[in-house]
Amino acid sequence: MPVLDRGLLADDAVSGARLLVGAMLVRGTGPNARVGRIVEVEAYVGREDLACHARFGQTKRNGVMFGRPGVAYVYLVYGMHNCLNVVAETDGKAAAVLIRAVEPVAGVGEMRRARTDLAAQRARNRGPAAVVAAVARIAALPAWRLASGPGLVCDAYKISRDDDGVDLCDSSSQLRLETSANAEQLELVSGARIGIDYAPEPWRSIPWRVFAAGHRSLSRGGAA
DNA sequence: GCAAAGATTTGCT
DNA sequence: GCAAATCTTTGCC
Repeated sequence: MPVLDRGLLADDAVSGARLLVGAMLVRGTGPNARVGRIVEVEAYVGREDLACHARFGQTKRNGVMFGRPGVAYVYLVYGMHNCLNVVAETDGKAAAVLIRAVEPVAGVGEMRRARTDLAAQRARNRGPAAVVAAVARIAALPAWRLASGPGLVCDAYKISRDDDGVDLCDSSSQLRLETSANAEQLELVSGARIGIDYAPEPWRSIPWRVFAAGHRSLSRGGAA
């Protein structure tokens, strides 16, 4: 499938968010390519949005968010998990769409391997038994739960700060967005964003989270 | 310079 | 259901 049209992300981030649900997140090419359908996202819109990383202006971390749309903004949260965003709106405006959940479509083995590697690495401090338990836990997961959370998407696709600034609308990028033939089959619903209790109203409750109604691959807490 | 908190996930009580 | 893990960025002295 062709890469997503950058122009679809250039206007406002909430519209961009609605267009991203149903689109495909792809890493690599050929038989080992990882492909998944995006089923849950959140829009973060500019300096005025007091839940957005841009609320303190441009910094070293969020720099790409101020640049051209269609570029990846990847940051580390809680010291351990990466989160992938798609930059939206035009140059100079700081907006992005957080990819919260993906339904794996192809490359499931690669995703599970990546999840297993990272889970084993994290459990290493707690001893060999913990590593075995962590590996077994990932092995028991159904494919549709392999990327059902913002940190898990990055784990499954091995996305890290190294991917910050990658152009997701370039067909030559290893990590990119592609269109989907039947995206319109999803029933879109919106709700308040998750994990932003630090933000004051109205930002805390504004329904800028967009997701596929009733989808089994939604993030934890993402069903409502 | 230092203290605090975070767009999360996991494991244990 | 709650707290730990873990480290970068931000905010204040």
